[in-house]
Amino acid sequence: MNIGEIARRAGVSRSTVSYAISGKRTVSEATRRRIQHVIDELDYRPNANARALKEGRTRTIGLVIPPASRRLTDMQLDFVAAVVDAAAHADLDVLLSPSGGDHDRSFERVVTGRRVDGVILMEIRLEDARVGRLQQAGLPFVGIGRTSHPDGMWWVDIDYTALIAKCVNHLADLGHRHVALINRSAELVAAGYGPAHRALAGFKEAIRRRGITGVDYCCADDSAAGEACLQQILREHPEVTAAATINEAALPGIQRALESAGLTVPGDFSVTGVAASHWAENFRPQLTAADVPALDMGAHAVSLLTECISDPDAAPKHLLLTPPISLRGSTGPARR
Amino acid sequence: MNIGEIARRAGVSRSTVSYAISGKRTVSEATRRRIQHVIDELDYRPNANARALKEGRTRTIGLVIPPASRRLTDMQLDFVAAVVDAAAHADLDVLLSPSGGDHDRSFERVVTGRRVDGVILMEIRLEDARVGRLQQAGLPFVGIGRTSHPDGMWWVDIDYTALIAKCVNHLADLGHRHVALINRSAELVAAGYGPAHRALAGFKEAIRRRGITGVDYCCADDSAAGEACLQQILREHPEVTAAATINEAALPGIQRALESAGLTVPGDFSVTGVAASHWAENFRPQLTAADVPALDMGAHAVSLLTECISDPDAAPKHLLLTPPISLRGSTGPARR
DNA sequence: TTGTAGGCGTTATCAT
DNA sequence: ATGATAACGCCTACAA
Repeated sequence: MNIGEIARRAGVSRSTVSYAISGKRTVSEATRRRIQHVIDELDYRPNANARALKEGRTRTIGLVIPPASRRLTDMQLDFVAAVVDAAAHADLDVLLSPSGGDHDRSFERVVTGRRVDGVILMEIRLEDARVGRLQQAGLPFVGIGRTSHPDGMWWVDIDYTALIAKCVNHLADLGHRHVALINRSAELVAAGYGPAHRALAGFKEAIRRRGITGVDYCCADDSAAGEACLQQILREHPEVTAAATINEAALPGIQRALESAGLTVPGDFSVTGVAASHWAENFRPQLTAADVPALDMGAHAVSLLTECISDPDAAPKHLLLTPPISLRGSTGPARR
Repeated sequence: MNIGEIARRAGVSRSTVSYAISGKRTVSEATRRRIQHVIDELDYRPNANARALKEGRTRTIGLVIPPASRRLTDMQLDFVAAVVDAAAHADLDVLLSPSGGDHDRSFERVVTGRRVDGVILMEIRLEDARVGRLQQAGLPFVGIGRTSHPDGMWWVDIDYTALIAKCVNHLADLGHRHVALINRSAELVAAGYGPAHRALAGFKEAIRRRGITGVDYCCADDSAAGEACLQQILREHPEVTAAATINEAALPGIQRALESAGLTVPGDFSVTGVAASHWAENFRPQLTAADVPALDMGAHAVSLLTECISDPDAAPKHLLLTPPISLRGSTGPARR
């Protein structure tokens, strides 16, 4: 079922059908209706590939996600959902590419196959070969996250440094003198994962500023690790009275460890951090935390990408978000 | 950068370049090397769209997911991840379409735009217009889930009827005489969501068989609803000593309600059901449950789809899984 | 062993 | 207001 068949049945030329569909030139009402009738009857839709070939653009964006083998965190999933929804809203299709390492067939296909007009890249490392690859290929892209030298690229990101510093300040204001940072996994830190490094930097700086002591721990992205991690903190640093975390998947485990240690929140121990609101609200009491506006960020990423596609030579734009910390019930004055 | 440019620079014809790449006819070692050299130098890759247009197939599959506005459950996310990974493994790209209702632009684009060779459809209702739409379009597709008349389609599904019956039997064997089913949301039931209806059917049938009493409740897909739901059960049916659920997102709330009611698991109250192992293992004590093999199912769906694409006229194949119930710690003898 | 040419389905530039 | 025709980039029968 192609445009020629429609043209034949409607007794017109292919170009007339094309124009009748696109409306890019006037078609007499009579023939327009005749054509539309045939189209409806045969349920014809233009072949998107042929159109893309001719027009030089695909109306499709690529979304590079971490491979599923590593279970995605809720926040990552929120990003994916947000991007997909925002793209659908803009009548863009989304081609998914699960790609972890530096070299990956799926990623290469997306980058070099001219199947997408642009790419949204998630889980960017401080040094990320994929960024270079995309730049070299001249493919417009927007990062959800940024490298250590982010000036030359488009991105949206969360200011983990500032947010964790805010958390520490909040705890210090409440009289806590010994606080812990529960970071993401050691593997991610070793891989140069930006949020982990930036959160740590913000933590250390705030600790120094406030003249309090801090310990930081890596923790895998699951509740069992969270439980073990908090137990370890309580064991190795019994003086610690509060923790800040960017590891939302560890929260249920943190909660369990506190319960089984007989510590109440926030009476005996305060917890705060950066998390999707969904996780924060599932903590008991609900978590005082900076709510990551994942939906907004995904939408922003799509909108930046369309902008960057339509004008690839424009100066890169950035969006560094510092969402407010929602005061809920998990932080309180330090126990004496 | 197209094949003609490569040909020009290598001093050969375009067809020779094409054959050098595909290997579908012999090319002298000398020219092959010369061509490869130019390709490497310019980092040329064939335009996937042009290739798809010529070959009549896209090496891409569509994955129709629920819209993100409704937050995806963990199980759904596992399916998505599994499908994407399995597809990447088979060198297939995945085009995502978030589509809820019967009519949706994104879905229509996927179905009629000839951008995909086949489709994997998630969250199928007992009566699902999208199934008819795909059949009418003649596009190969595989359901993760099935309609009420599933013979004419390819699908993989979980036998919720059998699994919930098994759960009830297990509880009855332990001496429970009054059990509850915590189902998915009333909206999903009203929409004819298969698992909810089939689980309810299995529940009622098993109740009848064992001569015990059962109550069933709908519950939204979040922990707050789970908490409220279990509280309601305890209030309205204090005789109930056990619950089975297919609503994994409700589990944390169920746990909280039991704790605040002062009930221990499994001493005072048993809990079982169907859940992703990840949720089951996060329950305390860990949940005796049928673990949904989402990864396997996703992989199976992709493999069925490739089969169905390569032979669209083959008789539809099905896969109805009844994963074993993993005995963990959340079920025990009924309290007296 | 290599080159020529036609066509996949569309859109856009001419021309009528 | 409409038609013929030439691309878009690739693959592949046919010819040499």
